[in-house]
Amino acid sequence: MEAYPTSAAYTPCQKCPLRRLKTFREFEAEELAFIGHFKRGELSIGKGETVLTEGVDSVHLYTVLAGWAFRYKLLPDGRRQILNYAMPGDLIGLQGSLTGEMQHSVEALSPMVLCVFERERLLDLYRNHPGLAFDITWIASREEQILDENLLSVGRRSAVERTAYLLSFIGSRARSVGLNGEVPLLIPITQQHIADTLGLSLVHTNKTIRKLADRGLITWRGGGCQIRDLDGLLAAARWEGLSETVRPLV
Amino acid sequence: MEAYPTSAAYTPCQKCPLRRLKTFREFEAEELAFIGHFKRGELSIGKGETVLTEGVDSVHLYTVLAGWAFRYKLLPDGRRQILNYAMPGDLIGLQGSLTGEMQHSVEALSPMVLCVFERERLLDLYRNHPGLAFDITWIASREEQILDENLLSVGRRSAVERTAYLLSFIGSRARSVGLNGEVPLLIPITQQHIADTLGLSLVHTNKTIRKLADRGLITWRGGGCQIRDLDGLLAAARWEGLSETVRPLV
DNA sequence: CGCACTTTTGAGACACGTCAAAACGTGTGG
DNA sequence: CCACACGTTTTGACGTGTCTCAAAAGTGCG
Repeated sequence: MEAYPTSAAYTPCQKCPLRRLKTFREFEAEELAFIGHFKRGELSIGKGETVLTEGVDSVHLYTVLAGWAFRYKLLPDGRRQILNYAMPGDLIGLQGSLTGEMQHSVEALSPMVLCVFERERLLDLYRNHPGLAFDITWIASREEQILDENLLSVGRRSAVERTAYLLSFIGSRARSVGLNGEVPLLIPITQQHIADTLGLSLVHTNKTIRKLADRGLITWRGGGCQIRDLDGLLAAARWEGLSETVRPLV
Repeated sequence: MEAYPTSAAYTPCQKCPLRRLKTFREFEAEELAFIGHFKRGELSIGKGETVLTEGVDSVHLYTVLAGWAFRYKLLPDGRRQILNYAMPGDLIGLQGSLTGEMQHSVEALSPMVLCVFERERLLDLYRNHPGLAFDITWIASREEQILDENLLSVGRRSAVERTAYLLSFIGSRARSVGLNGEVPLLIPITQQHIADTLGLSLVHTNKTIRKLADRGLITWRGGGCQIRDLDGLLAAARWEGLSETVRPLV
């Protein structure tokens, strides 16, 4: 089991290890101070636990400090659609903070540590730090772009293309936040998660994954997936890959 | 042909007919003045014309004053995925204003009139009007919610459910912005648009639409679709319908 | 009045779904 | 340290929803 920070070891924003990554833009001291003030604490949760629940009016929003999660929606009869994944540096629960009650749920894929923010203070942020407010909008807009691409995938790509797209997408994102501890990185998801992300059945997902594995693009092993040939996956997905943009970390 | 405002008849924000709708929140005089200042002009374009193009770095963003449009992405081989529709009161091109170049294209479904804003001034808005800045984020977040639901549809609903969902969704939105000129409202799309929104083939879309029409839920006539039984559609979609929230109009 | 775009229909193919059961892994408790 | 139990992955057989191809019938516009 990988060692995750615990809530005992509180991480001050100024010393947040994520900020050292080159994907994240430099923040001014004043901005950092404000965010430090905005942060109410840390929350550790276990694999499989629920972070946010659809229909509930959440008072908090979170930034992932460590671990993986996924956002999803359910149909009344239980069919599940996974909308996106969250990993270190990602903001969770913004929708609820704006609109009121959550329109989706979030569940941990691994043990996680979350920075906790209070919805109430979001207004302060908008009033006193236009730059950060702009960042929040930027983040919402990025999520939208991701969803656009997902929709394109599920709507118009074949099963092989979809799967290649999803795995290369997640792999690229993970790489950008330095999740290279084990090389190659192990993505902690089951084939059922992939099926529910791509709108496929579990059985067909399994057969599709096998094709990719036979081509040497990935390896599936207990507890998740490893990417062996990112360029091969990108080609199989007909996708040009993630653009390298510097982004904000709130 | 319906009468659309022309660019000759410039609409001052204070007298914008859309603001009279109860869906939109009341704006303060000062906010209205700022938006009036933010607005650079109006643009009229014809049916089938392109508003924004993927890959291009647009200097403007727009609010729809009249007419319909759709957002879409293309795969290299031409497969198209429609992501969402835009109608009066909707903001277009925010993504490009934040991230840089557009990640999707927008095309008019009917003649349109657009309010034109300059990207540059968006920063002023964030600096001087936190309330409006919050509104912009709110709008981005709403778009995200719509995409979530679309993804759920395309990924997990059957062809009949998907189609019922899409039509009831568009119909509800249109109703909320008072598009009742012709009762019942004519939604100006082709079956190809529906197919490309739902990830279905044209032929199968046609057969699915026929089923809904045979059940008396909708009527298809030259130039678009009319909704005859919204509740019936909602039930067929297994969808609880659009929540009635007051929203901002920028 | 004719061209171009839509909608409709039919037939046949296949990608993907469902059902069912076996094989595999892994953490737990005895 | 073994053995059971549960979650996950794999396999096979078979059904079907949706796709593709192709062509006809409408519809609207210049």
